[in-house]
Amino acid sequence: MLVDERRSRILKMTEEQGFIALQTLVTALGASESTVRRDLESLDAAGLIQRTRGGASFPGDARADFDARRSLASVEKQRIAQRTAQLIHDGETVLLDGGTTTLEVARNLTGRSLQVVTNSLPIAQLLMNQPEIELIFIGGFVYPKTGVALGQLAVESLQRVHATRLIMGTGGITDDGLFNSNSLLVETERQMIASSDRFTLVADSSKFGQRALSHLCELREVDELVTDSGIDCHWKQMLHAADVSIEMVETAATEQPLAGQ
Amino acid sequence: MLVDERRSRILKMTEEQGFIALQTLVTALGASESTVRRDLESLDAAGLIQRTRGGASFPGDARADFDARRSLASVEKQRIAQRTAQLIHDGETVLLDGGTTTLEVARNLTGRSLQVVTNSLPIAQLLMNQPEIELIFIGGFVYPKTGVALGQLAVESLQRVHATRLIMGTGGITDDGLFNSNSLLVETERQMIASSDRFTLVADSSKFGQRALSHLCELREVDELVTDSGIDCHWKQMLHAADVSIEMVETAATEQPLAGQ
DNA sequence: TTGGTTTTGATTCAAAATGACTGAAATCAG
DNA sequence: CTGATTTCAGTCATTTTGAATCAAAACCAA
Repeated sequence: MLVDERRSRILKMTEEQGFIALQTLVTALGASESTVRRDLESLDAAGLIQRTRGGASFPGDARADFDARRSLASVEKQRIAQRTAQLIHDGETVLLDGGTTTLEVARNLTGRSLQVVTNSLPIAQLLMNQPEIELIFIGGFVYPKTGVALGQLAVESLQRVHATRLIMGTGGITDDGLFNSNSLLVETERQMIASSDRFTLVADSSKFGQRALSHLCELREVDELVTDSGIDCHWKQMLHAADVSIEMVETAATEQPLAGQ
Repeated sequence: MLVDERRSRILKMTEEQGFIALQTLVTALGASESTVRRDLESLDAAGLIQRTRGGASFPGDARADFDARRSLASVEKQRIAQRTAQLIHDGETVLLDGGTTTLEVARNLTGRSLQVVTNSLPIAQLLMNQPEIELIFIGGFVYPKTGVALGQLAVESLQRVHATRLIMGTGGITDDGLFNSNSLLVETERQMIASSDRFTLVADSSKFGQRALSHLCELREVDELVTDSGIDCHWKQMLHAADVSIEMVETAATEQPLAGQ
């Protein structure tokens, strides 16, 4: 059997069943375990499936979203979130996109006096009972995996609001700009950028060089980036050229040797 | 069974039932006690559940009063909610207003194949990961105590949707019609009525004769009422005159003497 | 054919997950 | 209050899974 045929069959089976065990694939395809592993590795790198222990899942499946939810925010993410929260002034109107990093930012906004606009159910849930925060939710079709509202209704709602600052994460950053995995999401995020004065991007260093399905925007649309110090020199130059101001937090790697803290 | 699937199932069961015993999970999942403990530990660390002695329950502030309110949901409310859920056909587009009774209705819709439109964060949270339910959230200013979206943005969003059925609670019912305590809420609810084909009101018998701050609508705008048998004869006549069809569930009072159940 | 590359499958070792067991702590019954 | 029971955290051996390595097979071009 040819490589491409085998891989497309894996893809098809994963899409149909949402989740598939490695051993099942070995039997179904008649290939060795090593080969199937390599196929999964390749498909995962291409972003077409999501590898999990013991098999693979389809990115759109409900059972798969679990990984994303489970993943504890890394130390970098938390640091980035803290710094980002510090950049926000009391009284601002902040537009918060969905995502794990922005959720961390929201955690750091509790007790602050702000107006928050968001399309993320988890963030709304978190901030809904904060007495000092006036919360406006952007409605729309709720994407099951992440709990963010998308689509036409979301875009139209966003057209009616205006924020002084947008906090957004991203799937990947390359020379060509920002990327995200979902085209519906990208459409909504474009309107977010249009509805805000200042665009603050939050992205840990692992996002650089990553490319995802849909192109979101050019790099120069970003006003400000909060990232960790693991970022490569090449990207610093590129960001500088695109007129993006950089806020950098120490990575765990550079700080751990310093103290017991 | 694989790790993610197991944890995902734990999460689902906890979400649906509010609280779940460790032993129940051991039996349901066919895993060892140690494994389930580790799963609970991991999920707790991620903030997705809250461990308690003997099992796990929902995390978060909002969830907590959620559960508290749920436990307060009287037997009547639960019966009314069950019956209301039975009235809804698969494939319908249901508009669900906020409130404790409608939240109970939402609990009874899990696993159904429906399109649900709501402006209530607790309901959205509950239904967001139901694979068979397509969820549309109506955005707006989020009212802190109850987590419902209100105001101009909500009204405009509602103008853009259309539902075959509206499920709504109320603060009080008198000869003059329906009432609610919040005028922003009433404004939004009026648009809900306008955007739906059929108006199903859910209200236990204690609501009759109660009058609240803001007048919502006339009685004859209601198509269908689900209530308990504690309702007075006077009101039955009035509802009949207003052309409201009545679905009645047995109250605890009339049923308790029957059996040990 | 020959020499080189790519793909595949088997093997090996490390990491992770699991289940059974232990003693400690919390809870309950009397 | 005391003893019994339940629940829990930690340890350890076993099993499963995954990454790396290496040799064989298939493929390709000359």
